[in-house]
Amino acid sequence: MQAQFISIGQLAKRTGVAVSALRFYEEKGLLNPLRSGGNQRRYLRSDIRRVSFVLIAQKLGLGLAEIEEHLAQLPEGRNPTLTDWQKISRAMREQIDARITLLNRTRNQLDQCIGCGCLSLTKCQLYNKDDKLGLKGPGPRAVLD
Amino acid sequence: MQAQFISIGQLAKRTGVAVSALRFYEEKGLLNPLRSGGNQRRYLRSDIRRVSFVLIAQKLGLGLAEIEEHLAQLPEGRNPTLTDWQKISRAMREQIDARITLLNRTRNQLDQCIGCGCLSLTKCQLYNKDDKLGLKGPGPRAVLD
DNA sequence: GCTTGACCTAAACTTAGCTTGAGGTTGCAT
DNA sequence: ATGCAACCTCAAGCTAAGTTTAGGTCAAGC
Repeated sequence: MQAQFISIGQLAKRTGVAVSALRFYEEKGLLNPLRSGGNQRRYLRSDIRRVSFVLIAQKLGLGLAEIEEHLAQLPEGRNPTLTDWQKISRAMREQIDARITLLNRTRNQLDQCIGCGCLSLTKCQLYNKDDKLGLKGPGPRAVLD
Repeated sequence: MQAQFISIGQLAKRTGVAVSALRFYEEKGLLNPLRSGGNQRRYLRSDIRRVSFVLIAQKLGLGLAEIEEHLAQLPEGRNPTLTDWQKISRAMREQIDARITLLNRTRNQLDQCIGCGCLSLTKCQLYNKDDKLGLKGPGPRAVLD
């Protein structure tokens, strides 16, 4: 039978995420490994799935802070069940749906602007400030906030 | 008749972009104002449109470097015509279309994963590395590149 | 002629998501 | 028991897209 815990190097190999990134995720609260006698990190096998989830969520445009909120819904300590994962995936689906909708809307407005060639702050719908895309992370914060 | 040139403060007011950001855009090559006798920036009225374009492109998720490439296609010196703007808008539309397509694909794959609850690196389609989203800017560079 | 607001440069600070480096420890195989 | 890879911490550095601060100049009204 396989060992119950895996090292950081093994987790890195299984997920394709750099060791330094895994430590960084821990700092951000996304992972909570145990420690060996010699102070080395010991991960649960289910943490592979946890990291995988992070990768997917990032692909969908979520920031680590948002991802952490999702992960926080998983049971502390015990291995998450299939149902646990399905619940959290569904919640995420809604976020990504909203994001796609906004992107589509913006694109359609661009289409209109191509027609009129306006690009004018006073006329063009594109400049509606409240209609911000859910682009998190670095960006024109002063403009979007 | 209106003055031919506008100051940085006026450009800021017209576009809603902070003065500091306008200077920053210039550093990045997005704007090339002339200078007054007293070394103050003097913008063309058409620069309002130029900045507007930057705002839209950012909404669509493009980074400043990408935006600069688009803007570089505009005629140097003379005021861009409606046709100029339409050409560049159309090019951008393609980028955004591609982005939406990828987002949709990723979401559909997430749907499958909700069904199977797998989230497994070995089985799940979601982990196809080449299928990266066009999320530019800061992010997991080592993973995406 | 003087004050005030808009403008100038240069450099430092911010957040997100990491990587890199320095210097030290652990754990496994020979 | 020794050697070496893998691990540890802490600090500094990187990019994007700006903002903030400090110290100085310009232009206009009174």
